[in-house]
Amino acid sequence: MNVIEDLRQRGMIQDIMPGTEELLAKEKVAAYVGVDPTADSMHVGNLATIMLLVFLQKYGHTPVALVGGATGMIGDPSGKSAERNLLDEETLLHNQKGVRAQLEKLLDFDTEANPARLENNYSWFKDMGALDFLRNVGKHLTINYMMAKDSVKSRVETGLSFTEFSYQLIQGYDFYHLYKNGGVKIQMGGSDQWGNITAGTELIRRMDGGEAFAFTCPLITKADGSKFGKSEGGNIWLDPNQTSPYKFYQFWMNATDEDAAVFIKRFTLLPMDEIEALIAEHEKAPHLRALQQKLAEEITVMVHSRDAYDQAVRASQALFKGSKEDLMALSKSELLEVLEGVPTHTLKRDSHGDSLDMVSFLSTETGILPSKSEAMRSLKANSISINKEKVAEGSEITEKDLLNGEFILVQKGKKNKFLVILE
RNA sequence: GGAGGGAUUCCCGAGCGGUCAAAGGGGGCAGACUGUAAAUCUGCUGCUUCGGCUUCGGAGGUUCGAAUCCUCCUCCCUCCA
Repeated sequence: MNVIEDLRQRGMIQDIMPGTEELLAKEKVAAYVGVDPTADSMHVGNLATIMLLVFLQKYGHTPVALVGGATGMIGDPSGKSAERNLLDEETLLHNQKGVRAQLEKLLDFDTEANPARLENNYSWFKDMGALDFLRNVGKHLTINYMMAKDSVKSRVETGLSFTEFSYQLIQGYDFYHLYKNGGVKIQMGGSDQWGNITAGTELIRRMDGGEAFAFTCPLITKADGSKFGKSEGGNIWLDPNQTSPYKFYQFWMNATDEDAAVFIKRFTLLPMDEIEALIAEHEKAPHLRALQQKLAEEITVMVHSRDAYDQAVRASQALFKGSKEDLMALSKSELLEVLEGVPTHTLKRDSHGDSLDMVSFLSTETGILPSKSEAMRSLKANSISINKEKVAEGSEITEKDLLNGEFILVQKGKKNKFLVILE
């Protein structure tokens, strides 16, 4: 089986240029995807195209990640309805460092045969003058050609700056540069990048008479139409400091059946027959959630580590399955270890005798909920649990509620957990 | 430059000068049912010392009383030049 065949089975091929599959079957080649350094960490959304690199490497080809230091300064109009803000050089540099560290976990940069490579287009754009660019690059594509791109067409009505308009040229030149100097023959990306990518192959043809190839993967959509990669708290980041491994693990555990079946194909390296078997197993006994569990395991281990995964599982066991007694039985260090990654709030020990009314405890004293009204509402809705036991309106927090003399586990609904530490 | 129309709570959108913290929808949160799923049903969705308090683009004004009337300002849209 070749990469394309594999990717196709996983639903990861959207558009593909004729000849791409043949090329990949015939020889080992280098292919790249661009990563926008808009933050100092990638999020699960970025993971979709990074997986293309991962698969590529698995099949013996050379994956190249292009961090868009230069393109990040321009802003891609694709899929954007409004002009983007430009980032300054310092921020971009900082972001690139973060992204690089994460890529190193997903791709093998040290293997002998086909080590992954990281490029930064800032290195070839920073010294290029405007005149050079216009004469040597801009000359090769017509306005008519560029205007025909969807990303441009959709913005003509509402307005599009020259800067964003020229984005496809910049990105196209990236491909040309990598083709010419890095032996890269294929560009990949999300399907929204198709227009930019073909600008690149076109440029290579016109500037050099060369032939380059490309393919894209479908953008990830969830069954209910909501945006992939977000949860209540915002983006799901790969950086454990921004999204704890526990939360990361939970994100995947919470995938719907339908989504999990898609995700496991796209985000794990599990062979397809194994995946098919899992899906079948899951259909027979959906309540066991074998699919979500495997999905969460594979991705958490890959992005974080086996340890972080084990940790997340322990925390989830305690939080979802455990009883009050189980919690009470844990020592302080066990408790802290198990609840690693659960949002923490502190409570001042002094000044309120030995009991505290529930409303103040939830709002003003710990900040778990933003206002007393909100706390009141949640209590009325019967959604608050203290140490796994539902509490009613008007109840109080007392010494007896403390686990190990200093902790309280608060839950709002089924999924929102908070650890309160008494100081 | 001229003539009109508009700006409302997270979003869309309704709103006789009092009974409007403001219809309705969306979204969000929660409860029930389940499987930490989907679908469905239900409730909640400004703050509060529960007396009230602060909200309807901004600043003033009229009035016992304004989101609703008047004046000026800002921004947006349409039409004419």
